[in-house]
Amino acid sequence: MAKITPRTLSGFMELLPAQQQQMRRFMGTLRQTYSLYGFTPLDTPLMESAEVLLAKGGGETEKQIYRFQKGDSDLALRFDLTVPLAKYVALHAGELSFPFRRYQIGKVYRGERAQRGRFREFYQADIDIIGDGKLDIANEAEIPSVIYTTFIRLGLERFQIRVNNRKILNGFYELLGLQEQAGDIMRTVDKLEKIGPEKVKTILTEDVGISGESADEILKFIAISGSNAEVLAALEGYRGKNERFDQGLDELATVTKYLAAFGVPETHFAVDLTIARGLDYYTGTVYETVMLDHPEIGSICSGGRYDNLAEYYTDRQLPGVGISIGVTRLFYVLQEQGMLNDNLITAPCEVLIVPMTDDLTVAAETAMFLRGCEIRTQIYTEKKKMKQKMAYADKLGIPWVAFLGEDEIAAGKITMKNMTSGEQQLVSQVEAANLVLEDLRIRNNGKLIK
RNA sequence: GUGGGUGUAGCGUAGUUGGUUAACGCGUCAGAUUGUGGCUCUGAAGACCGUGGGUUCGAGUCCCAUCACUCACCCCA
Repeated sequence: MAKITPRTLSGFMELLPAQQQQMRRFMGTLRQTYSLYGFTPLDTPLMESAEVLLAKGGGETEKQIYRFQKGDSDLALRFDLTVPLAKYVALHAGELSFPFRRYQIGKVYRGERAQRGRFREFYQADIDIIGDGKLDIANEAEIPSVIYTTFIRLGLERFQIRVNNRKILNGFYELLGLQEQAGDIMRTVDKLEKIGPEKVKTILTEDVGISGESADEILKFIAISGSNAEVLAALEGYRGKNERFDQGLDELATVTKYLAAFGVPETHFAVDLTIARGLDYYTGTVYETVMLDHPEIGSICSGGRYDNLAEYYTDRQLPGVGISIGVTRLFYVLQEQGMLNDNLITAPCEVLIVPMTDDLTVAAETAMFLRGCEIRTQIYTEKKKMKQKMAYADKLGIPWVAFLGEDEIAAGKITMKNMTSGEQQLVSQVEAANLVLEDLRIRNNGKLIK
């Protein structure tokens, strides 16, 4: 019979068991850190009515969203976790307590061409804080702290959180009389690091169509750099000319002011006037995080402040601030760069019980005893040769093998073999459990990332 | 969506100006070692060379088409 070639669609990541273990640990760290900051877990459907997901209409979302019919239903797969959150909050606003702090880790779908580090199906790990009517600026200052703590806990060290404020940008472009072209300008300026100032100027003057003078003003503005204090001081020079700009500057100063108290060292934080992430809905502070050694893969975490999250669903004013970590992208890059710690336990269990008798009663009882001690255990039930059973434990990286042959059963004991050292000893069930637990304490102490 | 590149065992690769049995490494399986894995050695299996057509005495190699993958742009996690 002709077989269908098994294949996985481009842009969809599939992991082998050992990698999946690392991914699970990865996400566990995210959950723990997010909840440490008082965010509550949320899950929403992968699929929603197309009308709901496309409420905003137009733009890239419409082009890239997976949309299909089932019967009379017009359905779509979620494109991000923010729009479903908006729907959720609008729908349940009456039952939620504000400020509403939620985290969500889930898959999202984008029908675009896949590329290195760019997927069609990928996990995002979002946090958002939604206010009812108003939301204090302090929330925007706490976000970099969450990002910092999360990455540090993952084991990453060489990263930088970059922050900007859309009001500063919009105010500045208003000053130049370029509010109409603000979107195009920001998108171009965002490429500064990648293509350099000359090309930026070329695009601004030739494609966007602004004057050389204005372009020079813009280049001069975005060239402002240095320590946070220096950048803020330079920005003060523009104060008093545009109300929106001044407001943005105040906000940026406030966010920067709280950094130290929130434990974010200045080495990992930079005010950067070129970033403008997520042009669609951000209205104030914007964040972007890059890995310093791998700038080519772009942002691995970005977000910002939006003034009205759910305007397409409700009249209620729901401002918020949030970020999204591109989990799949981050994991992919770490794996590709060999930065994941391979020494961590990725085995499916701690003990493989190898019975050497036909009757499995003692093996089953022993497995249940170990499981009762919170030791992950499986029994090798297949009637294979001894070496194949051992090879199984070896390949999966299972650290302990428990032999149960006639001699052991007669003595009421187990032969425990440590697969790392090769040593083995005849012990009781309780002693066996203690051996494994003690070993586990030592081995499990590593970091996720090298 | 626009423009490049690449398709050879499960994976990674080699394959000369077209020339006769398509090579190598890793992995897999078996044996050396029938209550003991890794290391070593010996051996084996595994490829309609992406697919279809064309040029030629002869195509993995050249041409066309097609599909798949991939990179860049757009946009973005």
